[in-house]
Amino acid sequence: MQRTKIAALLQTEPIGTAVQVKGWVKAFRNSQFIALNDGSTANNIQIVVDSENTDPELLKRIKFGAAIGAIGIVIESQGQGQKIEIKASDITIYGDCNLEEYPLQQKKQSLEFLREKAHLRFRTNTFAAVFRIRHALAFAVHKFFNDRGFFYLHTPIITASDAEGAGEMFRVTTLDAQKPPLDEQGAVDFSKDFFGRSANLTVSGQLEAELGAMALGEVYTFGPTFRAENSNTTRHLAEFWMIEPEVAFNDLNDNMNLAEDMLRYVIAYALENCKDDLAILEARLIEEEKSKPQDQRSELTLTEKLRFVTENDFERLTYTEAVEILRNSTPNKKGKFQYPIEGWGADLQSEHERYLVEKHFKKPVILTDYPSAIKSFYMRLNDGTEPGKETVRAMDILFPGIGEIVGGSQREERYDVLLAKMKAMHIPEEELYWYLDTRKFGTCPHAGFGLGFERLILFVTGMTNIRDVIAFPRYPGSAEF
RNA sequence: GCUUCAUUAGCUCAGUUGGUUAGAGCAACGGACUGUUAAUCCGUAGGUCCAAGGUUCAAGUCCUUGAUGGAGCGCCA
Repeated sequence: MQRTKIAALLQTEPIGTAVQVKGWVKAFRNSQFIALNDGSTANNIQIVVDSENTDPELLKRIKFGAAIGAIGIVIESQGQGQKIEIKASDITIYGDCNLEEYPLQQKKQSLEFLREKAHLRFRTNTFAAVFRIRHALAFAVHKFFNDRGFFYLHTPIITASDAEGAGEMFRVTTLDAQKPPLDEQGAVDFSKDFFGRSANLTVSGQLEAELGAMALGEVYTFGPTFRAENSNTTRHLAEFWMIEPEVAFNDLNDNMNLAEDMLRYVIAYALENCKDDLAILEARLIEEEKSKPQDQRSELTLTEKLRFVTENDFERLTYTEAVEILRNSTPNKKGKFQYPIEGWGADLQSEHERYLVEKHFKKPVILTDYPSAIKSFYMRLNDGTEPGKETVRAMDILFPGIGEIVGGSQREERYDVLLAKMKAMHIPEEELYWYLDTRKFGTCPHAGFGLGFERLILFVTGMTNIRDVIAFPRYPGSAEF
């Protein structure tokens, strides 16, 4: 008999038909009722066992965590709490679960504990929900871009360029770590390395995506990204997934519209397609909030928060306007900021971003036109700014509880301006000749952004630590599993 | 990397001013139970108090160093 997945069973409710289901035991109550889950949905199917006519030795093996199969007739449930159940005629044990050793328990366990058991945490309701939502969001991202005529471009994971300035990189090498070949100066001779030069894991696919956009028009990347920063926070990983669209002929405004549309689309997709999983996470959050003092509880539930984002425009303002708001803000005047707003030019700290998003506007915020000095070399210089107050066509999207979820810009398409900027910022232009070539041959205005996929998942799931929304997180001191 | 808090049973945590034999709830294990919903009820067992060193007549409790974990900050997505 063909196995029926529980998701399909609960949807079609084929009362009266014989089915076979396979999954893992979530609970076995009263030596009679098995709650079975196969991962296809957050919901369980109830298997009713005729315990009087079942081998007691087999009954003993039906334990929390065990993998079993059941064959039986689907009937209308005679109890409360579920519409249908399966009256079992046959039970098969595929894998026993020794509860004296099994770390998971049939009760709430802390996220910190489960983080140390990442190989098993998929089996909890919370993590199964998170990873089903992660899938749905990834699918929605591809669907969003595909439906708009974008091409998915696979940019390299190994890059030879160390000139991008996007952070510390992981070296990729086949040289002997004990006795690497040395050059005349006694330095490691990377010309003897696998690629004939030093190589690293990518920190961004943007520069390569720009090359693709200059012919394909609209491209996006979606792949793993690596940063060897010693970052120890709830929103940084050494290995994370990033989505980077790049669009020819788009300006900063088009870029903001694209990012906002995309975020709203994928969140709406999750609201529509992940109701059961979101319900689990929402209930979890409500439970968690109960232990917090009244003033720290959020005003909105998880789904209300998501719906709010899909239904309201993001607030758009310039860096300069933001600095004015912050300068005149109550916390700044009362000296509550650890980093007081002195004047124009400094980068905003987390506390400032949080004030704007969570207190002042209470919605996602897009900040644009940052000082040139604090942003990357490839961002387009604004025309007509005062000397010393140059700004670039950058945009950062800030989300409540997460901070920067998107960072992007209109790119500097003018060869001379770009070259001058690279020289000023000590970017080796010889190494990036291929990037400069796009500005030499048929250059055009274009724009793009990077979306941190795990940060998006954080927002949608209401989880608060980024290590809980990727299956096997990599961060300083940790690469288990 | 910096700041800060923590580490006691499988899990979550209590442990008073340093003082006799370190506790609870849940989980586990044994039993009961034919309509349960984190089932319930009765019973049993379970400890390198993170590690090393120190102070003291006496350390789970105080001090030093380290490890691990959480939160915040920096770097950013």
